[in-house]
Amino acid sequence: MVESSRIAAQDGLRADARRNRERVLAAARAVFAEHGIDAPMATVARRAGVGVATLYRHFPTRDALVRDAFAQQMDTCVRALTEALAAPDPWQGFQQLIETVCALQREERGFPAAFVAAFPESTSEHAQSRQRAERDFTTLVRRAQASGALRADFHPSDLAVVLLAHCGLVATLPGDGAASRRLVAYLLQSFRADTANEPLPPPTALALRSLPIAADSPQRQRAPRA
Amino acid sequence: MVESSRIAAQDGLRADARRNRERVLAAARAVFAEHGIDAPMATVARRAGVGVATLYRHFPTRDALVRDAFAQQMDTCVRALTEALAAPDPWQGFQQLIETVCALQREERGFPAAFVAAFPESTSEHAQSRQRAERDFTTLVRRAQASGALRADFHPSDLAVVLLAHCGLVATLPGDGAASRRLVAYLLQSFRADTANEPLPPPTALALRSLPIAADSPQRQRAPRA
DNA sequence: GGCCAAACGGACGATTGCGTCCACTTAGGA
DNA sequence: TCCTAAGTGGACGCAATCGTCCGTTTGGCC
Repeated sequence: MVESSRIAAQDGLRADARRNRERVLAAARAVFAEHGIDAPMATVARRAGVGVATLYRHFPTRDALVRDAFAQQMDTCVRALTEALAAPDPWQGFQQLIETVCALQREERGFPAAFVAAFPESTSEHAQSRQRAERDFTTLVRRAQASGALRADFHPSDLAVVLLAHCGLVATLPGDGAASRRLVAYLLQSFRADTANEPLPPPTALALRSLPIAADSPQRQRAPRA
Repeated sequence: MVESSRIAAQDGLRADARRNRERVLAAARAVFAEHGIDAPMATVARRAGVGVATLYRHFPTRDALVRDAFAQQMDTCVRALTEALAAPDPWQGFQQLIETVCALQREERGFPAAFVAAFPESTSEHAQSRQRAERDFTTLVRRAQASGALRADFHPSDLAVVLLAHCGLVATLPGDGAASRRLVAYLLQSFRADTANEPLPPPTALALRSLPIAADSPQRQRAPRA
């Protein structure tokens, strides 16, 4: 679903338009990572070195920009699911899947918010691919449960629980990979049927009090329409 | 730290001022629950039936309003910690503490965001009480570990991991108690040294796709200053 | 009851972000 | 090289929110 430059070459856009489009996408990723996905469109445009009008011509709404900016990451998620299904050991696949998606959320700042925001996107195309993803994931869960590795009462919707919780964590503590890894480890451990205590990744160095970024900066709740 | 009406009676405020103050606090809780803590101040004022100026006179900044609006909830958290320390079984205390705080976050919409936002508040007074809370919690953890119920590699900073993750979850899925309960159950289970599989609370009825509220409405990342 | 400081409320100027309009530029085929 | 349609950029009008200023009201002491 990502337009590689090869595909883009066939999209009928003029060379400069294509160039600008890519610039805007790159700028959007950078700005969204830094200021959250509600950063002013003008900031993205400035960062890309183009005018606002150019930005709006390519991406009529903020959501369109966000979606396209993180299309690659979304694709990686989809691919991870496919690979998980293909894995010989379903539990391995399950574990890999969750770790991959969480790593993505952790590393690509701004992606978590985009991920959550994109959820209810009920575009015909997106709805379809999501439905397929849900079906595939359910299959994976069944297999992993049948193999005895995944606890029987794990419910496919628990994936949302994991991802949204993890999203929230990395949104609040951006850059704290340790915390994210710990959460994932704790959860994966809970999901195993035979819950032997496996060693955890090291805890974050941050104490409870030192959340330097969370407060004055990016994310907090947001009021849409008063 | 909460001004009960008794204490308020001695605060030298005129009767109408005191009344308005309480009205504003109540309105703030309601509005913040409904629209997030970034809801326009004017909305809070209107809901309270007072003018903006009155609101600003009592609470010069939005943060002051948020802090005071959720002071009661914060207190409950502190009390929960005290009770946890007093519990005969340290594991019980630990479990209770986490469940209480998460229940609070789950039930009082808007509180989670306030909770996170309040974290780095380095007010002299608040810093002190937080330090004390951290010390107490560490004590609780040590005791629970000594009793053999809490896994040895649990680190006090994991509390932040739990609370922030849970925050994120309930912020995205407000009103979904099931998801919140599941997360808490999964995590608590991971924290036990002897990880027997205990039954989980029922999963949420929501499938991955149906996040009716998350998208167009309240919370997503937010850009502060471009 | 009367007085006055405390409290009130809404209008207002400032700031910020959005998205469009239009005059100018340029890519690339003829 | 020239021509034209596609592309560009920034100025502009609109809307929302902020926080203050100031004329009016009212609680509560004398």
